Amino acid sequence: MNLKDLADQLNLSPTTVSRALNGYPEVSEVTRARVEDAARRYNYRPNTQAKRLATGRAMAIGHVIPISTQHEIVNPVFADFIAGAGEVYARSGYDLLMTIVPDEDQDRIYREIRSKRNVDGCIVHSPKMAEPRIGLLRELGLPFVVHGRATLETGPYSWVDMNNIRAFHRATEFLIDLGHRRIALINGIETMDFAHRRRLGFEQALAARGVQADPGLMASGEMTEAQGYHEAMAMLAGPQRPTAFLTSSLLSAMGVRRALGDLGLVLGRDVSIVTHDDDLSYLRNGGDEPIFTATRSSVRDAGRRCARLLLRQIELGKAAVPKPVGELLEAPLIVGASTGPAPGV
Amino acid sequence: MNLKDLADQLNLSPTTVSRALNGYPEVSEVTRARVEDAARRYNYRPNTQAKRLATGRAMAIGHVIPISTQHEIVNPVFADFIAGAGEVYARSGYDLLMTIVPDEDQDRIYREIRSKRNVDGCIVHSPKMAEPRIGLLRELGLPFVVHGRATLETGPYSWVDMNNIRAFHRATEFLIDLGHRRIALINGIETMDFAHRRRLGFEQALAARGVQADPGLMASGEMTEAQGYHEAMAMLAGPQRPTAFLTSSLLSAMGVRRALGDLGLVLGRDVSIVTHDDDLSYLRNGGDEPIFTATRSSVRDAGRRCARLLLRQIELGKAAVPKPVGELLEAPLIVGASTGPAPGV
DNA sequence: GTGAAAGCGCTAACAT
DNA sequence: ATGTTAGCGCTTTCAC
Repeated sequence: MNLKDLADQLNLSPTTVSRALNGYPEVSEVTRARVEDAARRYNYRPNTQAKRLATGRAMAIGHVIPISTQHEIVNPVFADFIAGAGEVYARSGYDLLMTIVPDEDQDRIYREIRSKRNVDGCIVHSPKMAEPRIGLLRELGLPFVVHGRATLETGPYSWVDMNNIRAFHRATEFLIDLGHRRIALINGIETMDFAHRRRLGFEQALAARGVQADPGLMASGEMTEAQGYHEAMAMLAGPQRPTAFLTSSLLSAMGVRRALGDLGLVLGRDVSIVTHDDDLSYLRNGGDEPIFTATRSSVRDAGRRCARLLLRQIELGKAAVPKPVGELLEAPLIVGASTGPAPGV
Repeated sequence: MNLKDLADQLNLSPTTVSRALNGYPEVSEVTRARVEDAARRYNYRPNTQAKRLATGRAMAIGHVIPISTQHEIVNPVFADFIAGAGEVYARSGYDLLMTIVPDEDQDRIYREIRSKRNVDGCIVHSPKMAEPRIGLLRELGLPFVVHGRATLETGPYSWVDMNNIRAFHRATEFLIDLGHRRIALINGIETMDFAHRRRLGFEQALAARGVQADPGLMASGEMTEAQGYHEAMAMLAGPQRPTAFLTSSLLSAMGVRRALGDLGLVLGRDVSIVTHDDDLSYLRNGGDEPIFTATRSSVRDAGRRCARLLLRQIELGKAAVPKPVGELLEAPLIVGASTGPAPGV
């Protein structure tokens, strides 16, 4: 059943039917009702491709997921983010087009996407502090929203980001309030913007409370269980061992916990762990076991917001050049059984 | 630059240019070379939408990801699977179209996808033992490949699956060989086909070696850290505690490990853990720390195979009705530091 | 308020 | 081997 068939059934022209279905004002309400009714009865769905060709709009958003060839890791955050974004797209009639590319091919892929014209805009994932994709997309004239920020980028661009500085500032303060002075930071790779900001928040909080930062207690790496384990083992080996760990990821935190086990240390008594991690959504949010401090479904929310922002930008784009907007989200601070006062306090 | 422009530049008809670019045999090699050269120079890219409309092929594959509304979990396996599939699509010029839907809306979504005609086929994720989507897709005439199987489905269909029965059979045998007799199974939800099969493998191995299966040592649930922890705590509470755990997921295994810590039991000495988990890809495959038995990048491989199978089916579909095919993949057995002989052996 | 006609950029059947 | 013509199914002027 296509537009013409439907029009024939109704003894109307395809034009009128199209107008009725797309909410144009010049159709009489009675015809509109008739058309809508018939469309429903015949289960009519407009052919997406035809619509796209005619309007010149792809009605699709691209998500280009970089896949590092060095460490075969698909960032688990993507799943939740995309779930949120997908929700919004679905409601607005957009498709989500996903492309998985090796890190080094990104440039080529974006250009290709652009010239094939099969997306109206895209989301930039995992920005680095210096992010070449922003300049590229600007040059290509493809609307985009960055999930995160790129500190070293000078031009304007739209983004949605978690307030990483504040989250780590608060988490650090929380530990300081419990009497901890030797606090270790197990961070992500610090060329990534989020990791850079997390470190800033950590350092600022220490400085604000007059606690001396110890470079030996700051590690930056790949946010795996193994990383957490190794860094914790190393840091806990010396005489000046940390009394608390602040980690960037749930996996790292689990690694730290394993290290504690191996060393016969008790979590929450000898050593505390606080983690800011969007991955917590993998654990059942049963509420029965708040082991970690974490930002729960915040990633999904970020996905929704990114999507909304981008769609608004695209819709507006037809009329005026939209001006870039940023949205800063706060991470909830959830405190659980993994923390306690510093030993001797 | 579109086809017509390019043709004008070359003093050829759009038809010839199209034929040259699409590898039709009737073009002379010299014209083809001229055309290809010009296309490259002008950076010509065919408009995807137009091509799709003209050919009636969407050049896209749909992935419908069910998102359970009850437990807010996005199965982390999807990320890796999709990375594999995406790789194949990219090479073949297909797009990957992702839709995230609440479990209960699936029916509607598939019908919509079908009538909007924006995918040529789709992948069915996470099949249950009784899987209604298979019948639906068959009825809709939309080509599909199932990642996994649906035991209770009687009709033919194409699938790619991990050999879950064998994986768990071998893992169980491995533990029996180490002298373990009281082996606990921490499984996924057993209406899911993979979980059902894993249990089968476990039970078959016990039976084959004359070990009595204990219903008290079999748990089925959501594969979270909390599940592993709770089930392990419960099972280890009694006097007849298990000496080994076989878990379906890395998270569950981590939960079990935490329980051991809380109870002062030593991993690999008092209790062994073996886990079959595709999630291990989240951990850096540094090789320095084989804590678990696992199927590593196997999920990504499954993604690739599913995609290839589906594309083949679609290409063939034009000519003949393709007959369903199944592919059974073996999971590697990786053994690490988390296992040891049964106490007293 | 409705319809006829042209066109979006490509492919494919039918010439030549 | 190349060109002509007619669509694919929709939107969008423009005319009534």
